[in-house]
Amino acid sequence: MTDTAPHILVVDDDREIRDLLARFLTRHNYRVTTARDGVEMFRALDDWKLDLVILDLMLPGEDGLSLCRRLRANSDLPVIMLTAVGEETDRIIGLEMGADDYLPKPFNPRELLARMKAVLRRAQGLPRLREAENSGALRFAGWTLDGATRALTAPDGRDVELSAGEYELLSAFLDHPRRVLSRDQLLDLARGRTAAPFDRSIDIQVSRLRRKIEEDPKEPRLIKTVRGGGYMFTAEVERT
Amino acid sequence: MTDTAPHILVVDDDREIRDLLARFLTRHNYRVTTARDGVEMFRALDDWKLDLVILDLMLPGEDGLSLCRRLRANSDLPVIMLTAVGEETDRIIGLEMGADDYLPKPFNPRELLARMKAVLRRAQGLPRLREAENSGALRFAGWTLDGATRALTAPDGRDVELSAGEYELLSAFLDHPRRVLSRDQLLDLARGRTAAPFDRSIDIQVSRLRRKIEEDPKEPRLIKTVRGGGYMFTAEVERT
DNA sequence: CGGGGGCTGTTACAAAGCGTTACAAAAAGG
DNA sequence: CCTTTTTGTAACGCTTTGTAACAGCCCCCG
Repeated sequence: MTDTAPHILVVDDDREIRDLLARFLTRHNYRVTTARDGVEMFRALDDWKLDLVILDLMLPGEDGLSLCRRLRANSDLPVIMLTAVGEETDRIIGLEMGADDYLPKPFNPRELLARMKAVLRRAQGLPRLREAENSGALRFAGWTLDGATRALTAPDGRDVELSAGEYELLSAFLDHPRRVLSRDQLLDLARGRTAAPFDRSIDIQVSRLRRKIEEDPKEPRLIKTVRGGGYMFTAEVERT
Repeated sequence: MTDTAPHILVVDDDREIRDLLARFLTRHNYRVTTARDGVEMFRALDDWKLDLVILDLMLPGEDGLSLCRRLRANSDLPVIMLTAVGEETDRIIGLEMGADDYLPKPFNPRELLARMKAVLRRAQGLPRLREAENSGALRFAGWTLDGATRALTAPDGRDVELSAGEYELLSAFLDHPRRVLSRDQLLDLARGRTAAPFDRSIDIQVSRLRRKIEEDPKEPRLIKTVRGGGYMFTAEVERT
């Protein structure tokens, strides 16, 4: 699995963001290399066979837009731009910027994953559309979570309403079944933020999610509590 | 598709505008050449077989109006003039300027595309080539939005009336499908202005648009709300 | 075996975000 | 000008989400 995993290059001058993305993407089974500016970026391009570049708009020296253009000029490597919120953004978005996709900061990590998948799929010329939408469905223990419509269907066929947060949390679990996920990890995966001390928002979200998907919330079978560790999704997950 | 795409010449002394327009138009499948003044313009006219000239009014050396007249004198190449905001504009419009169309700066990019299409169609008499953006029609989820007539046709064939604002908003969504667009971005894309604090005009416009295009506005499937993020148009958009 | 002390589950409540209605202002079109 | 349409503001209520608080549970220790 690892040697077929797409190799992502993250170009950002903010060390914190580089690290965060590197950790996040590695967790999601991508290979990751980072660069802090255009020079390092082109060096990495020589050293590796890359699949996707995630490029910050604001960079020391040559800016991301210019780098994106140069990249585009001599390769068809897909590019996702990160744009800081603020003045320039609107205009750049209004007039296309030559990237395959863009994401305004601060972004939802799950959103980034979705865009990456879309861009990679497009770049590989693989069939999209219906197949892609279908492949967005996840099945577990008789339940079905449709990635396109965000609809959750119970084993008996009834639809269960999920709030956005509940959906993200459940998705995070389904992406990492049979693995203990700490509250920090879950918060990162589902919300893209880091936990403050005494932050128990995940506990509550878990509680609410259990109420909807567990037969007996008092004795959860799908989302187990790992005392001192976090939570673990125990069911088999199948992509259809 | 590239060798039948109309070839546009952008004449403006502002490098930023040249670049932005070049990227934007290229993105919309036009071929683009730029010039910064009359000299470069006539050189480009010799070098290429062009389809349309976008000409800034204010230029170093010979101004746009004069260039437009000379262009008109010895060719039937269509011209769209860009006029800076201000006092002169009205007079220039009042006087004949010889251009096929004009656009006051700052302009809405979509507006420019629309004018370009109109001018090109007029100049060619026939839609001899597939227009670069498309023939003006966008399809999504069974709906059709005709860019030329601004008519929106429902899947069942009935026409739905859209106000100008609703049309612009829908267009903005259709230009950026499957992307989370913040209220700021939408306001800029659809109205060309920036949001004031507590500005919720977009919410209302979205609500009104939903009432017209969503089967069940209570549970929107086309325009999704992204809490804390904005809105996202979720359907696949096809240019026909 | 009984009692802490730290974790966790849950409830109640408050804050924020969003949808919508009603109405006023503005624009468009006689 | 006056009417009609469109657009924006204000306001109300619902939903979602997070914080606080408390109750229960588990495990270790004496």
